[in-house]
Formats: sequence, structure tokens, C-alpha cells
Amino acid sequence: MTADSRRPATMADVARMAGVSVPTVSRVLSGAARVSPLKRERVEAAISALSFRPSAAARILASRQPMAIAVVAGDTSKYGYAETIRGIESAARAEGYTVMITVVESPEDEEVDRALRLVLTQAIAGVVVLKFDPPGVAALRRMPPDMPVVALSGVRSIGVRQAVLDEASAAEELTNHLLDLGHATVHHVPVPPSRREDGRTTGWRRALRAAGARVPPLEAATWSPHTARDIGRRLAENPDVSAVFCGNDEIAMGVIRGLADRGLVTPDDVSVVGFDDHPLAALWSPAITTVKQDFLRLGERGFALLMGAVNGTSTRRFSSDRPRVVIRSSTAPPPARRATPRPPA
Amino acid sequence: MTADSRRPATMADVARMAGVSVPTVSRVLSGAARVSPLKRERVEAAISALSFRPSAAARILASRQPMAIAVVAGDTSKYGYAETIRGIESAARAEGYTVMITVVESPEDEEVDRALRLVLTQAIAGVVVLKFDPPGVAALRRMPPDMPVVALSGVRSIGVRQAVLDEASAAEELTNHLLDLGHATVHHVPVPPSRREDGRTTGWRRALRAAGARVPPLEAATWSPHTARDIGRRLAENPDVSAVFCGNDEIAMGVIRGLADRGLVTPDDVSVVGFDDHPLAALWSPAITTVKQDFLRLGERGFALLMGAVNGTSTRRFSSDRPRVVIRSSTAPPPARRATPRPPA
DNA sequence: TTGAAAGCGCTAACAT
DNA sequence: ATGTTAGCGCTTTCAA
Repeated sequence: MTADSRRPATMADVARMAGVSVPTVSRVLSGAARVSPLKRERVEAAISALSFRPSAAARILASRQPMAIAVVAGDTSKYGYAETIRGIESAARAEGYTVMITVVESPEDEEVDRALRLVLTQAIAGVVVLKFDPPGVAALRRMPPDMPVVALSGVRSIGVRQAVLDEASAAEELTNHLLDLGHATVHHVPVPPSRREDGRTTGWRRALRAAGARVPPLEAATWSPHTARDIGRRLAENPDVSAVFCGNDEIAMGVIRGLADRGLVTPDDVSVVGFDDHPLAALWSPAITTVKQDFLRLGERGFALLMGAVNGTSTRRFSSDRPRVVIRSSTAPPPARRATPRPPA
Repeated sequence: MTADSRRPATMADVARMAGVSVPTVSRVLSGAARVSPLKRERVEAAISALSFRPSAAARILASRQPMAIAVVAGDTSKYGYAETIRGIESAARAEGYTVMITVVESPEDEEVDRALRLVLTQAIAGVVVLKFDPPGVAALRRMPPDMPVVALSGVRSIGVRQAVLDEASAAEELTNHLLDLGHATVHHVPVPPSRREDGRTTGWRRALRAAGARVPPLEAATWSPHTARDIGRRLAENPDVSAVFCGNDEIAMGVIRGLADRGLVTPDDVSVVGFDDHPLAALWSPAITTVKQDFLRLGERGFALLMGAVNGTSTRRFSSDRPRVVIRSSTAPPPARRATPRPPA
């Protein structure tokens, strides 16, 4: 008479126990249709007596409405990525959606397809791609055309539904801040490159060109601040360097430290700026002039765009936000004559 | 004759096009049973011609094997959390599992249940709970007993399958390092509290007691390093303070900065240690003495434990790892007489 | 090696 | 307001 207790309870079990039909149980659960108080009560009693939890797979199969979305990203734990994901998750949760995360480790087709297969094999309503790096770009390119997709990134591109942070404009403004202080030019240490030049570098170059300033060669960094420290030491040897625009705040911290290793003080000898407004940027000594990127909102905007596409409630394909320059203590006018670097220990 | 192109292709479409039965298509896809090369080839051709992607919901319904797990956490973007999640995701991906993330914002039953309902309503094989904070503890408590669960945390507790980092032992060792340098006692700024005292605080207290040192009152911090900075300024006023054990590296950075605001130099005037080995801890000035926590491996170990439970391949319920003290430049013997703090500006 | 038949547990359409 | 009837798109017996 009683259901096998090794097997999870089904709606049929609940219906039997409550003396109603299966659809009535479904109605109680969804709250969509009216059910008489008596039956509703009996159903609820049966549900908790049996610890019934509805099967997501069956629900999705019958209703064709997956209540999950996927996020595809080249990384999840670096500051900007983690914050963006947090924004997506919180917006999704507010709408009753769950977020699946899959990392794409490299831009090679094989690796991208393997990661995408994992995701596309799940029951999802759509995908948000973090197009911050080559794996993200590659993943976006290989998404099936019938899947609702939103790309999140720092530069506008064509053809995709996307939410962006206009990094180029902010980078231009930041570079101009340094030029306005009197620096003859601004050196640049970009974040590890996407295939295309990123918005930060584009904005920097645009500002220098517009000001007729010399455009110095790029210094290639990695995501590790320790590499940036080495770069800082190297920049210290170059007397032309009086201002450095770093691709993000962690790189700026490394560069400042590297300059300090050679006896150069920021901002007295060399001004340094970062990007992102990392939570520790304001705490650094000196506090770092940077650009505040609202990654949390980027994630929220991305999710909203995706929902518009999924529900057909909106045909908006684009959402842009302008990051804000935050001036702190790591920038100052260039010194009359820059200190000579202390030789390596 | 041809399938409605508005509707995604199903296995039946593929079977029809390839001139085989539906189960044969299924066999080709799963690779489980042998299929004649000819039919296999025709099936594969049909699959790509129709851009067929199998329905996850249907597969899970029929096979009862969800290829996803859920992660429940009080936060996702703070360093330890993000790294742990990264470890879970990469281990999961290697086994063909996808990871769903849901945040529990507060420990109140209502909020916890709302978040859990979201997760338990999805097709998942099991759950990993990040039991680092009160929401995590609450979530764990309210998980249904029939769901495979693994808890990840810094202290061992009973009854749950869990992977832990033995924070108490490491904290004790770290505190002893300071006592061995000659400090009369060690002040403590814990991370925001779980209901129970965390392992870091426990280890600190244990070391002081064992050494017969005075146990100073706790300084309540928040997750923000700026609060920690205020605490640093306050500690500067107290001449008894010669060594400070901070609950994590970000708090240590704040405290160091706050002490510096009052003219006190680390480690000359006051030694400061952190916890976690945040990527920026080594770059800070001075480089911070801390405890390296391998969150990435914690996540991997947690996933492995969960798989053991899900597949019944292993009955292991516990996995422990001992974090490692990393001595850098923020600790030194106490000064003969500590400098007097510079008055607030 | 292959196909036919029978579900998996739910929702939706329809009838009452 | 409620029950009956049909699927949703797969996997899994079972026969052949």
C-alpha cells in the first residue's frame, strides 16, 4: 500500500495519499489554478509526509521551461570575473533561475567544444558568455545559433546581444588625466591580450594620438602581479618613464612595488594608474588612481538582456555602461628631474 | 516530410533521417553498445545535418542520472570562496559534471529555504555546501537527508561528509611563531563570526593558553579592509599591542595600513600576520606572513568526496588538509620600546 | 546488431 | 474546481 521508501516520492504517490488526481497536485505546487482549500490542505500534508520534491527533469521535459542559465567564462575567480558572476547569479536568483558555470580553459576549438558540450547538454534557457579573453571570444563564436546568448565584455562588437562596459572611453579619460598633469607620455602595461586589442589599450592609444604624444611600446604582463613587479623594476631603468597606465589594479600594485624596489616613489617619481577599482586599490599605499568598473551591474544587465531574449519580452540587444575615473594618490605631476634608480640588490 | 524547423530536432527526427530506430541513435550517442559502421555513419551525418542536441531533461528523466551538482555558498567572489568554487568546477568538469551555484544571503530559515528550493528543484546529483559562514551552516542544517551532501570548511564537525582545512592547527602554529619571536601576547582580529568560533580563533586561543600568555579581547572586523584600517588605527593607541593575528590577509592589509596611518611601522613597531595567502599578500609592503590555504584542492577534494557518495564508489566521509605557515616580512621581534603613535590628523 | 514497447514524472489541453 | 487523456524526448528492457 505504501510506496517503496527507497525510491523518491512522486506526484502520483502524493496524489494517491491525498486522494486527488496528479494534476491537482501539480496545481497546488504551481499555484496557477485554484484548488479547494480542503484538497489543497490534504495535498500539502501528503507532500510533507512523503518529503516530496518534484522532479526537475520531468517538469522541464513537460513544460519546456528550464529554470537555469549557463555562464561560460575563461576564469571564475579573478576579481572582475567573480564580481560579474556574482551579479548574474543574484539577478538570476531573484527571478527564480539557477546559474550553471563552466570554464573554458583555452581558445582551442577542441577545448572550447568540450566545455560547450557540457553546458549545452544541460537543460538551460540561455547562456551568458564572459567575453573578456580569448577563451570567451572563442566560446561565443562556437555557440549554436539557436541558443539565446548574451556576451559581456569591455568593447562593443557586432552581431551579438551584449552588455558592455565602455572601457575605451574610460581609458582615454584616465590617460588624459595623466597627460593633463604634465606627463610627456604614458607607458602602458596591458592585461594579457585577447586576439583583438582590448578597450583599455585602445583608449590609451587614442588619447596619446589625440594629444600628439609619443606612443611607447607595450610591456607584456601576465595575470600575476609578480610579473608586473619585474616590469616595474625594468621601467625604473628607463628615464623616459614618468607615468604608467596598467591594465588592471593588481598589475599596478606590482608595478608600484617594482618601482619601489629600485628606490622610485609613486607618485613623486612615477605616476601609476590601474583599472577596475579592485577592493584593495584604495587601501594600497599609495591609494591607486583607477577606473571603477561596475562588474556587479554588468552581470545584472547581462542577465536582464538574456531574459528579454528568452521570454521574448524585449528585443533589446545592447546595454552599455560608462566606467568612472577615480582619482586617488598614485598620480601627480612629473618630477622636475626624476630620481635615478637604485641599482638592483 | 521534413521536420518543423522552428522546433529543435529530436532523436526521432535523426532516426527518421538516418533510416534507423530511435534506440540506435541513442546507442551511437552514448557509445555504450556496438552499432554497425554504416548506420553509425548515417546517424552522425543526420545529427550534424539537423544540428541535433539531445534534451538533457529527457535523458535525465529516463536515466535518472543528473550530470550536474550544486554548490551552495554564502558568497562567491571573496578570495577563498572563489578559489574553492574554481576547484570544484574544474574537478567536476573533468568528470563531465556541470556546477550550479546558488548563494544564500543570510542564515534566516526563510531565506535559506528559498535558496535551497531553487537548487533542489534542479536536476542535481548532489550538493557541496561551503560551510565557511552562518549562511553556509544554516544551509547545511536544512538540506534534505536523502540528498548526497558534502560540507567544506575550516573546522571538523560531526555527522556530515566533509572536506576540511585544519585552520586551528595552522593558527596555533602561526601564533606560536609570534610568541617565539618574543611577543608577550598576540592580539586577534577575527573574520566576521560564524555562530561557533572559527578555527583560526580557536587555534590562536589555544596557543596563548598553552604559553600562559594573556588572552586579549577580540576586535570585531567586517569583511571590508577599510574597517580593518580603522581597527589598525585604534590598535596603534594601545601600547600593549606588539603583534596582531588577523583573520585573513585583507584584514591584515587594512590593519597594517591603519597602523601606518598612526606612524607605526610593520614589523619594526608591530608585527602583523594574516591568513589564506591571498595572491597580493606576498606583494604587500611588507610582504605578509600568513598561512597558505589550498582552497583549490579543498574544492577538488570536496567534489571527489561527493562523487564517492553519489556513485557509491567510496564510503569515505572525511578529508583533511593541513595549511602551511608562510613566513615573510611582516613579523619580527618586538621593539625594545614601541614608538608612540602619531596623533590622528 | 537492431527494433518494438514500455516507461521516466511531470504539465497542458480538454472535458466536465 | 477537478479528473482524464496525451504527450514531452529520451533510456531501458526485451525479442528477434
